[in-house]
Amino acid sequence: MATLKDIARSLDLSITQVSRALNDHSDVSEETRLRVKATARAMNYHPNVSARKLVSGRSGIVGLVVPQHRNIGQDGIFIEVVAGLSAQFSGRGMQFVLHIMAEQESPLPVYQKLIGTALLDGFVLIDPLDRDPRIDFLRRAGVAFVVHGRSGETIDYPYFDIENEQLAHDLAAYLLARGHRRIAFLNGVAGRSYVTRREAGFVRALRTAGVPHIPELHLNGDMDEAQGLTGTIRLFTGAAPRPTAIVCGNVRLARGAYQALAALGLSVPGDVSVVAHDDELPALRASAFFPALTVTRAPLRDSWEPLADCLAGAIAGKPLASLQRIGSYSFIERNSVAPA
Amino acid sequence: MATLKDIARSLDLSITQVSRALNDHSDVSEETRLRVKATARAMNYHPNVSARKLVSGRSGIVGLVVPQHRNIGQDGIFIEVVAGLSAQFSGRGMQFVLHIMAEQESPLPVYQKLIGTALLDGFVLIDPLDRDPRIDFLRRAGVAFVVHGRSGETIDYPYFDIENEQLAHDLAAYLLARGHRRIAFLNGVAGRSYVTRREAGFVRALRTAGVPHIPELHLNGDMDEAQGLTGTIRLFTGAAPRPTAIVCGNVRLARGAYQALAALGLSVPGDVSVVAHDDELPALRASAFFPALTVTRAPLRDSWEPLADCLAGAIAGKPLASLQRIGSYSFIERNSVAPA
DNA sequence: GGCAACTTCCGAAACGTTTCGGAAAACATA
DNA sequence: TATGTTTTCCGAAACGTTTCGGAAGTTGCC
Repeated sequence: MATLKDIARSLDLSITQVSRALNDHSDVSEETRLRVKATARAMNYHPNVSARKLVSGRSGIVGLVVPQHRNIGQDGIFIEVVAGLSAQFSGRGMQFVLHIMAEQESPLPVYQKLIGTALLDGFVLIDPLDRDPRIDFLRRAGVAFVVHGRSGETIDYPYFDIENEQLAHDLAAYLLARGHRRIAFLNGVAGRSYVTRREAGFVRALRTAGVPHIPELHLNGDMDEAQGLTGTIRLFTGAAPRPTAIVCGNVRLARGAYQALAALGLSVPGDVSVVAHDDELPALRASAFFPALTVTRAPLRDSWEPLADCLAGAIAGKPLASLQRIGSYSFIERNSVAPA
Repeated sequence: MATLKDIARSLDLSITQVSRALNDHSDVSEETRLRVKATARAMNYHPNVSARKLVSGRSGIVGLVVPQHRNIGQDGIFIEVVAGLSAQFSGRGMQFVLHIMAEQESPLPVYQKLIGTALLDGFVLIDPLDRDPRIDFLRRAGVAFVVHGRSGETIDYPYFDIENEQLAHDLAAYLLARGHRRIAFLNGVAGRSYVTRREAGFVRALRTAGVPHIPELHLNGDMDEAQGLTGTIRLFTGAAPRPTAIVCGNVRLARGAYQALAALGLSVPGDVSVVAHDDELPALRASAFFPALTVTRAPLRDSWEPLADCLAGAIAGKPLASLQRIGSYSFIERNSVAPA
């Protein structure tokens, strides 16, 4: 628990000069800078975060607020987010606060309170909705934040995102190019920004190919195995014309679809082609499917570093242009698609 | 961002009196107390954590430090810990900091640094080893902490634990009472405190029954399905006499054991009886086994509330006796055991 | 020698809170 | 009226840091 005062006393310097030396300010001689840093290390000095925050406004603490929903961690995605972000910020000497809201709590008052205590420098915001009130709120509050995704008309905030519109387009176009005309889409929960964008890309691909869009073939829901299974069953037992191909929002949905098709006595890709987007969650590997699954691939785990970068940059006041990043994805052809 | 000064000015009171009113001190009249609290709420006042910490030493922030190991979140246990603790502390108006160490980092310097910044009020310590240096370190540093488990000779710190020695004894005794003499034990990684305690309980049951302990039947390792499978195979193909019953450290191990026994053409419980301890992780239900698994049951999710309680109590300076808690477990008889 | 410019340093204030010691006012007691 | 007690309040200091404004001391130039 050494303080600046201790260092100053032991070196016969002023507190001011010790502070300036440690923070690499200009008006301190090279010699004293080195002496100060050496004794600081020797005395095991660590700046008091509270004192620093109080005067400079920076604590080095960032937060993530997530709702406590029933199946938290059901789908290995929460763990990926939390472990990834925490590791990133820990590695930068920053602290990561995880705040899990009670089930019925609404997010804005929580942010309000956290901002009020003047503890955090900024927030990571995940799972943005189409018009997300949290973004407006944080923007208005003037606190730094970074969004995992994009939403709203005016995107004047730091974010990291992948081209969800384009990848959905690519998946559909790939099937269209192989003669498929009735293509189903197992998408995520409506209202989520990336779900809406993927829908747009999917529709664009159909329109470009001059293929009519059949709303009955477009299903929204949880992105898990159960939904993949029940959704696929519905697609093939409903009144609408049966699809010849399915686009799945993630690999879990695809797994459910595979199971449903097997149960229906349909083969992949002989009877039905399947493609998906792959976040590369560790639990389920697209290459281990049989037949191996054709996907667009963008590992979720590649998000945390740019997200942390952008938030740190936003807190440091860097220009917005450097804080808006797009992650790349690749198209991986495997064996789950055949010509229609 | 209202401050005490703002409230004081608007009510024509001193900052002192406003502070005392909000903290329910004695020498403030009932009338002013109510007036102050009302305007505080109206002005959306939240105390500045940094300022408070600086002068009073309390920030309301606690931390958890965990190593970044390869399979973090592989076994749904990390998620359970993090989500559970975070929710508990969030619900108490406290903040929960998750610090994930880099792979090769050692924990003591990390604690050192975190303590040095004078940000956290205390720590939750999980997965204690038999003689855990972290406990000594935190004790010596004089910082509040609570241990999930117990270790060391002198247990003079807050903890929450279950009776691991006793439950292992109970599982073994249950099998012994049904005539089993060669009982295998698939235990966790050696060196962990709860693993050692369970081993002691297991051995005690054998000794009480006058049955010799066969070290070859006692296996240590990861507590996952793979280890359950390979461990069981080893038990039944090694040089040692084949066991007639297996005690599994958790339900995952039991699942692996079931698979191995099926592969070996052995039936449960006809050829081999199986019992386990059940943490009730959501992914795997012991009752859904076939035949349903006999277990000692102590849901891990019941740990977070007492743990948070104890840590909050330790920070508040409550007496040690009220900060050492033992969780209960129950014995649930199902269909995985037959007489030898 | 006089003046300016640069380098290196320091005192003091500020951030928002808690808390110690005391003080004013009101009231009871002698 | 003087003295003591209780209630209610307040000023000032402190926590550890950053930063503004200025002040020495040194050097360079004419």
